[in-house]
Amino acid sequence: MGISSGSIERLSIYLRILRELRREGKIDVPSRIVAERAGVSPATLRKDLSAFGSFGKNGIGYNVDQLIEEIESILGVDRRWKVALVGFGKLGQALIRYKAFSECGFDIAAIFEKDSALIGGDFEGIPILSNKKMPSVCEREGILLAIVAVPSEVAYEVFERCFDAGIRGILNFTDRTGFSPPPHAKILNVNISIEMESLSYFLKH
Amino acid sequence: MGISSGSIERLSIYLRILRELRREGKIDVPSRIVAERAGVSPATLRKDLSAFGSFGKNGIGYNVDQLIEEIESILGVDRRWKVALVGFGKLGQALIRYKAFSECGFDIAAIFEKDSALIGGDFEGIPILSNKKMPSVCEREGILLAIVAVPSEVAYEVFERCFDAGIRGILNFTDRTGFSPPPHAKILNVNISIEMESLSYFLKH
DNA sequence: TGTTGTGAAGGCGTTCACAGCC
DNA sequence: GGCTGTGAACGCCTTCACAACA
Repeated sequence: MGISSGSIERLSIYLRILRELRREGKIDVPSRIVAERAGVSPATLRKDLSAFGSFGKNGIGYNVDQLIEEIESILGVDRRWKVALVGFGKLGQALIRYKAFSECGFDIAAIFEKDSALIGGDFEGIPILSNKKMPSVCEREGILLAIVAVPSEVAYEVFERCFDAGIRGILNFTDRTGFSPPPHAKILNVNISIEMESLSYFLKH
Repeated sequence: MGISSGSIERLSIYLRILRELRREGKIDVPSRIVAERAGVSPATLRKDLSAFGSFGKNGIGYNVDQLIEEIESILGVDRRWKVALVGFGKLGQALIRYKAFSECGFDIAAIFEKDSALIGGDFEGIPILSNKKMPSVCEREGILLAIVAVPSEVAYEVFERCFDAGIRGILNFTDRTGFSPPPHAKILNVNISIEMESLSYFLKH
């Protein structure tokens, strides 16, 4: 069965809600409660989960602790991931200070930057390296994920460089969205300006 | 006819591509060229546009300059917007330095922050104000859009405060996604951690 | 009674394919 | 020949509704 990207994103949301419910001391919860906080229908939640197994109990609902573990396993966040940051401009520097990444299990293990004045230094213990070292460093460190926060003009060449270096997943902060990744790889776009323009459209109509 | 949010986001993408084509000196382009760079089918592009009018010429394609103006008008970016930044932490500080906003026509006109040590100061000429002043300042300045970059725990109360202050569009950087905005308002979520988890899922499967 | 898991139905967005036009 | 605009077909995802079960 095919699993939609929307379904996967919702699993992340359910996971956050379940952790919240755990902090509130809940043991078992029906789909209705979680779905309500997530802003989706109970049927959507149950369908999302049923693609991966039968985790609930009739008449009771889902065990909070167990479901957290199941979703963590599904999403692959029952481990830590090493991530490369490509581009150490304003946005890159902010992202590296952004605690939510490490809280979710993602550790920035290397920074790659074009500006030779920065190369060789480090930021809070994370080395700032030349782009040329990307293949060797990513292989040695087992880095499969990259955050790309470079100027838009060089986005495509940076994507290529990443995939050549063995990167298999890119979180793209540039506004270039048409790049086709290799078959085994994926690019997800986080485009702030485009979202702002959607809000502008909404206000106008 | 209903216009999907996906269609609106694509219009933003087409707009960027058309500006690029204009820099390259192109006068007229067929849908195929723009669609290719955007990573969508020509039919999708034509349908997206046809919801707003007939802008193309048979046998020729679209006039680049004219189509840029049309899309700018559709999206409401043929003017400048004043935006409030709510939350002046690491992420908020990065976003305010992020040039792409002002390049797209969005000016951060006020910063609202809870920490009383920061209130009363300014950042590059933008005043840092108490949350309590949000209603009066937003009304006086004509601010209808807000970027929310506060800790997740206070997200919902901040959303409420924004809508009470007359804000009608929120770009939400917290990971709380279930909030229901008032009927005339909208929240768009930009969730970095959730996207990272989607990449993690993709790599695991 | 309360809740899950799921086949069936429905709704929505994309793609196809072609008439119409230059 | 080339291209747009669009009704119709298709496919996907969500929602419904109910059998099964504690």
